[in-house]
Amino acid sequence: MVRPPCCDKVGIKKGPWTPEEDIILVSYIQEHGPGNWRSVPTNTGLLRCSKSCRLRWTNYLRPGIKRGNFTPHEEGMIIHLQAMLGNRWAAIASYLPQRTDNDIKNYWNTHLKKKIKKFQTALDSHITSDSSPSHLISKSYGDIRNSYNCNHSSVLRLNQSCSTYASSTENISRLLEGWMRNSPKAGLKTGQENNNTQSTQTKAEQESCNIIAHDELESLLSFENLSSMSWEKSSSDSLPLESQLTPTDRLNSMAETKMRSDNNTPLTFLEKWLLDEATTGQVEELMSLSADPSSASMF
DNA sequence: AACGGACCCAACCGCGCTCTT
DNA sequence: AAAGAGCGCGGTTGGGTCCGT
Repeated sequence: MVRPPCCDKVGIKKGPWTPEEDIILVSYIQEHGPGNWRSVPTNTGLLRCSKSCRLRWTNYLRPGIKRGNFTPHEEGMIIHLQAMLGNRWAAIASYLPQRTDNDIKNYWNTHLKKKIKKFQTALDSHITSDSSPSHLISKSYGDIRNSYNCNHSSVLRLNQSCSTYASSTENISRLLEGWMRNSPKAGLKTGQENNNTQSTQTKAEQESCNIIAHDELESLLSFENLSSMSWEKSSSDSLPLESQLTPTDRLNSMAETKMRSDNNTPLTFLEKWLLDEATTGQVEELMSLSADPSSASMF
C-alpha cells in the first residue's frame, strides 16, 4: 500500500513549532481532548499535518511530562527494561509515565548506550582478571530493587496528584513566558526554557549526578550480566500485553496487581520486584549508598 | 574572538498494525 | 475479503548549543 506522506502536502509547514502554534494546539486539545488528530489541523487552522500535531502533543505539550535530568532510578529502570524489552520505547515509557518514549529513546541513544558500552569494555577486562564476589552481586541486586521501589512510589504519587488540564495550563503559562520574552529564537528556546524552569541544577550538579548514575549503572550491570538471565524471559513474556496499556491504565493495573499479590495470586517476577514496597524506607539509604564511591564501586 | 567537532534533542520519515467501509 | 484511512512506534536526521583549541 503506497501512500504519500501526509506531511508532503503543499502548504504543510515543517520544522520547529512556534509558541503561537503550541498555544493554538494546547487550547484546542484542552477544549476537545486529545485524539481525532486528522481534524486538528482543519479545526485549528494550523499548517501542520495531523501526525505532527500528535507528536508535538505527546512528546512535548502533554501535561505531566518531566523533561531532562533523568534520575539514577529512572536510568536503572530504563536500562533494565531495555534489557528485557529491547528497543520498545513505548513499552518502556509506559513504566515511566512522566517520560515520553522519544525522551527515553534519545536518552538511551545519547547517554546510556555509551555508558553501557564503556562499562562493558571495563567488565570484559575485569572478567578476564577476576570474578565478582557473590555478596557484592546480591548487594547490587538489592540496590536495584530499592531503586525501583523508590521510582514506583513516586509514580504512584504522581498518579494521585496529576491533574491533567491543570498541568496543561502550566505548560501554556510556560509557553507564554517564553513567548513574551520575544526572543528571535523564541520557538526554539521554549524547550530549553521548560527545561530550565523545571531544573535548578547547575551543570556541576548534573555532572555529579551523572557520576552517581554511572556508579549505580555499574552495579546494575554487574547484576544484569551475572544474575538476571534466568528470569528475564519469563518476565518479558508477560510484558507485551501490558505494554499496550496507557500509563494510567498501567498504574491502575499495577495497583490491582499489588492487591492480587496480597491475595497470594502469582505475579511475574518483574511485577513482584516493582511492587514490593517492603524496603521502600531504605530509599534514603540507597541514595547515600549511591553517593558513596566506596559502596558503589565493585572493582 | 573565531572556528570546528561533538553532543543533544525536537521533529520527521517510513513501516506496520488496527479499524472501518 | 480487500482496500483505504488513521494512528502508533522505532529509527534517523537537521540544526542548535556546547566546548575545546
